[in-house]
Amino acid sequence: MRVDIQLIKNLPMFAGANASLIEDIASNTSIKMFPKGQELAYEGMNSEWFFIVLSGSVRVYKMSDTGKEVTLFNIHEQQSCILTIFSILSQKSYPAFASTQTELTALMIPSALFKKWADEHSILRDYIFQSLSGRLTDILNTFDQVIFQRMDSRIARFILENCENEGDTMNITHEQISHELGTNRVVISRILETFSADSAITLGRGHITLQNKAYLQSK
Amino acid sequence: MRVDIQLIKNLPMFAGANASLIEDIASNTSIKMFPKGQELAYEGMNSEWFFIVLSGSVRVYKMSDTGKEVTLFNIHEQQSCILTIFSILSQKSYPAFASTQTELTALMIPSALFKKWADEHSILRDYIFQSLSGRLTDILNTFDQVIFQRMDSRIARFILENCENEGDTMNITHEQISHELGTNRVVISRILETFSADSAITLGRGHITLQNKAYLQSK
DNA sequence: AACGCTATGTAACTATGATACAGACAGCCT
DNA sequence: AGGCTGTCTGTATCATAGTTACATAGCGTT
Repeated sequence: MRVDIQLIKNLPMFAGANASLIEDIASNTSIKMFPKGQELAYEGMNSEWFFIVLSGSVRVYKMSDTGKEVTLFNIHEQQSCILTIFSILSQKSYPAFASTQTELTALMIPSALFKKWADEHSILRDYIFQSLSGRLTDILNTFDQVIFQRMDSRIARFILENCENEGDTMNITHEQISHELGTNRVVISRILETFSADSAITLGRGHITLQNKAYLQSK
Repeated sequence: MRVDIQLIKNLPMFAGANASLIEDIASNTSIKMFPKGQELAYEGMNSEWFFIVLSGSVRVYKMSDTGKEVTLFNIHEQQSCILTIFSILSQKSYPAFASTQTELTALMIPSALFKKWADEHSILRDYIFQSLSGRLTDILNTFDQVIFQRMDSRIARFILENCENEGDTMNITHEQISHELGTNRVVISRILETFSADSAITLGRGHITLQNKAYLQSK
């Protein structure tokens, strides 16, 4: 049940923590694994746990009552969730949905303890502000994209974020892309079709291969 | 140059502050007035000042390079700006635009001092988290609206937020509404026209009068 | 009344969203 | 192999929203 001290020390959030805090953390937290596709949080939920991702990633998204989704941001290794922090520190319910994108390992901290530590240790608060700031930037960037960019540019950008070089392939369905970008699957298929017709990508069931990087960059 | 102690004490942000902090604030801040329509912040700016609105209001919005705008949130009396706080505490540039919506009076605090006080006084940090949380909720709500709601519902809601009762009139142009909601002026005119055709509102140059509240609520 | 500025109306076209359904592919079973 | 099943993709059609351009109307000033 006791978590390895070295693991705690290596987390950026606790990098500057003193020995007694590290000790405290090690003896009051646990490590938990979740399968891929597991829902970790839903809109309106009370956050009982604060978590830091050790391996894998989490997708945080908004969803309408009709099932339409948009990704707000992703949480990667060593990161935690801005919305969970808010939810815990201001005692409000969680304002979105969160699911594992891969199998996930996470350090779990009971929220009451996390709140206590955040109150007592400025090191933690500093880190929280830094982290919050990064996530808020993500949200605002998403906002920018959604409101100001054309769908073809957004899709082009999305492909480029996932395929470094020409010839690289990403494994994803049109429907998954539509959930990332907050639109309809048909819209994605339609635009990918035009990219494909221009030989910028090749399409296959469940995967996309980048062929012409410059073409997508110019979108 | 010295700010009235009672004024400081009455601000929610400093409600729990001890006498020495209040004294410190009073002798190191100033009150400034801005005309209506004054730009207070722009994207990429470094925030030299933290401010708390004493009277009037500020609109915080995103703007694309083509001039399209969307309001993120408004700052009212006794409130401050979440983005400015982030900008100061995490030493990043301001990520949006902010302009006065009315003539404005604000308490101005040099950002270095604000950062120092926030570091030293947990009372301030508590308030900041509460306040941040509220603003983040605003941003996420805006996000929800923009992505999931039809434009006619959003316009209907906007009118209802500004006109309490049937017969009430709001003074605003179609273009201003389009900037609030992040769309095109023509789209607003088109939908207002249909509302007007259904006798839910009456239109005039620069103003809208609510006629049928139930109609708009059903949108 | 004439002018100029701003607000609003209208039209035509493109982009995006929604729904429905058809066809194609992969994995699996027999 | 052949056929079954669930998922993914393609296509069509229609509704809503965004863009551009230009016309008209209101209102204050001279």
